[in-house]
Amino acid sequence: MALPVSTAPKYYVLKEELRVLAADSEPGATLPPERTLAARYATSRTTVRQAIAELVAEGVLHRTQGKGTFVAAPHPTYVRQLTSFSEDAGVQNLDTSSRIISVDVVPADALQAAQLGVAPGSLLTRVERVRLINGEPLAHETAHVPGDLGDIRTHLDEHGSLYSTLSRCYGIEIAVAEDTVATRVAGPDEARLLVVEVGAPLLMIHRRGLDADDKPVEWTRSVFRGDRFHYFARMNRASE
Amino acid sequence: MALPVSTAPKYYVLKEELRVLAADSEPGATLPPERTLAARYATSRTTVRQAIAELVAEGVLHRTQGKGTFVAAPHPTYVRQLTSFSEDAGVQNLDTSSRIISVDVVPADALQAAQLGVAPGSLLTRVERVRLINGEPLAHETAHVPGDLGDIRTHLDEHGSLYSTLSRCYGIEIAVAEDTVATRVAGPDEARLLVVEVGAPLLMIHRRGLDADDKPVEWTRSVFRGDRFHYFARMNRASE
DNA sequence: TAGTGGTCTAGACCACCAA
DNA sequence: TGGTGGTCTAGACCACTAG
Repeated sequence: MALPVSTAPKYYVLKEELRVLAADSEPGATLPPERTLAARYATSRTTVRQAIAELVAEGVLHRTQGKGTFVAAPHPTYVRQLTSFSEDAGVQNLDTSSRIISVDVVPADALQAAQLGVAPGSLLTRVERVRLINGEPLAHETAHVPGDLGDIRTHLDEHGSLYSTLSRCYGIEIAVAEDTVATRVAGPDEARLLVVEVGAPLLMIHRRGLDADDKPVEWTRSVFRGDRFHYFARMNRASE
Repeated sequence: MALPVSTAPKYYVLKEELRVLAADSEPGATLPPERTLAARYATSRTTVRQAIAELVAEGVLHRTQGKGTFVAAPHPTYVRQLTSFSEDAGVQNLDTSSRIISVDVVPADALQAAQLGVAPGSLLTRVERVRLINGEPLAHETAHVPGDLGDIRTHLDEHGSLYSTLSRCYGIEIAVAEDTVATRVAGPDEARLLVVEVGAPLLMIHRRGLDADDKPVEWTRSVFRGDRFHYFARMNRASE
C-alpha cells in the first residue's frame, strides 16, 4: 500500500538506483548478476529481485533465464488508431505481420452470442492470431465472425488483413467499430505468446465491427503488450 | 518468463486456488492470515505472498497492514465514452465527484508546449484533481489550459466540470477530443492518491481538446485505476 | 498486547544458456 | 561445466490495527 513518507523500503531505493543505472547505459547492456548486485548493495538477492521485478514490469529492463538482465531497447511503439481505421496497419512505417495460431468453427457462448446478436450455440468462425511488429510479438488476437467461413484460412494467407478478407471474399463490409479498452496483467499463457513476464501490464481491447445497418458482423478480443502499444482515438463533438 | 509447460510453479497453483476461494466467498470476506495459509498449503509465507500479490494486482483481493487480506468488493466500473463525450459524467448512474488538489499557473514545458501549440515557457493554468466515484478514488487528473485563468478555482467549485466551466466562464468551446490510451504501473505517489498497491496496473489517458478551428485549447493527463475503469470509443468508418 | 501484513535475510535447489 | 535467472524455504524484525 502507501509507502511510509519518511523511509522508503530498501528495495525501492535500489529500484530507483537501478533505474538511473539503466538510463545511463546503452540499450541492450547487461546488468550485473543478481548475486553481484546483492553483494554490492549489501542486501539479499530477494530484495534485488523485487527491485528488478518492478523495473521489468515497467519495461525498463528485461531478463532471460540463463542469460542475464538487460537494459530494454527502445522498442517501436505501435499506435492503434480508431480515427480512420485503415486496417490499423503500416501507417507508421512498421513491419507488421501475423502468425495464425488456429482457424476453427465453434458454437457461440453467451458473451459472444450477445456481442454478435446471434443465438447461443450457433456457429462462429474463430481466427486466433499473434500480431507481430518487426518480427516480435505485439498482440494476441482472437476474432469471431458469425457463420461457417471454413475456407477463410487460405484467403487470410493471401491478404493478411481480416477486414479486407471479409470484404473481398465474403462481401462483409464493416462500417462502424466499437472499441472497449481495459488493462490486464499477463497470465502464463499470454506471457508465453507475447514473450513478456507473468504479471506484465497488457492492454485488452474488445472490438465489435458493425455493418452499415448496425448489425454486428465481427467481434475481436485483442491483448497487446503494454510496453509497445498505445491506443488513439479522435472524436468530433459535433458527430454525436 | 514463460512457465514450463509441464509443471506450474507452486505459487501459481496456490494463486489459482485462492482465486477460487475468493470467488466462493462474499465480497469483503476475510482471507485466512498468510501464516495460516502457508501452513495449510504446506509452503512458505513468501510463496503465499507471491500468490496473493498477483491477485491483489488483478483486483481480486485487497489487503491492509495490520488488518488482513479481503475479498475485493465488486466495484462499479466507470466507462469513459469518447462516443458522445457528454462530460464523461453521470450517464452510468454513478455518483461522481472531484477533489481539487491544486490550481496554479505554470510555464509550459516542452511537451505541454508542443501539445498545446504554444511557446515553451508561456503560461498555462494547471488544475490537478482526484476524480471520485461513490466517494472512492478513480483517477488522478491534471489539466492544462493555455493562459492565466487564475480565478478558475471558484468557477470549478460551482460547476464541477472543467469543460462546462471553460465554456460558460471563458468562452472556450471544445469541439474535438483526441485520446491516447496506454497502460502503466502505479508508483508510490499514484498508489497513495488512488489507494492501490505499488505496481497495480493503471490506464493513462492523454486527452487533447481542440476548438472548432482545430486549435488545441486543453491538454489533460489522467491516470485511472485499472480495476475500475474501461475506455470506450465508437467510430464510423464513413466519418474518416 | 496480540495478530496482521510489509520487509528482509541467507541460504537452497532447479531450469536454462553459452562456451 | 559454470553462471545466470526462477522458485522456494524458514526464519527474523518492523509497522500497523484492534481490543
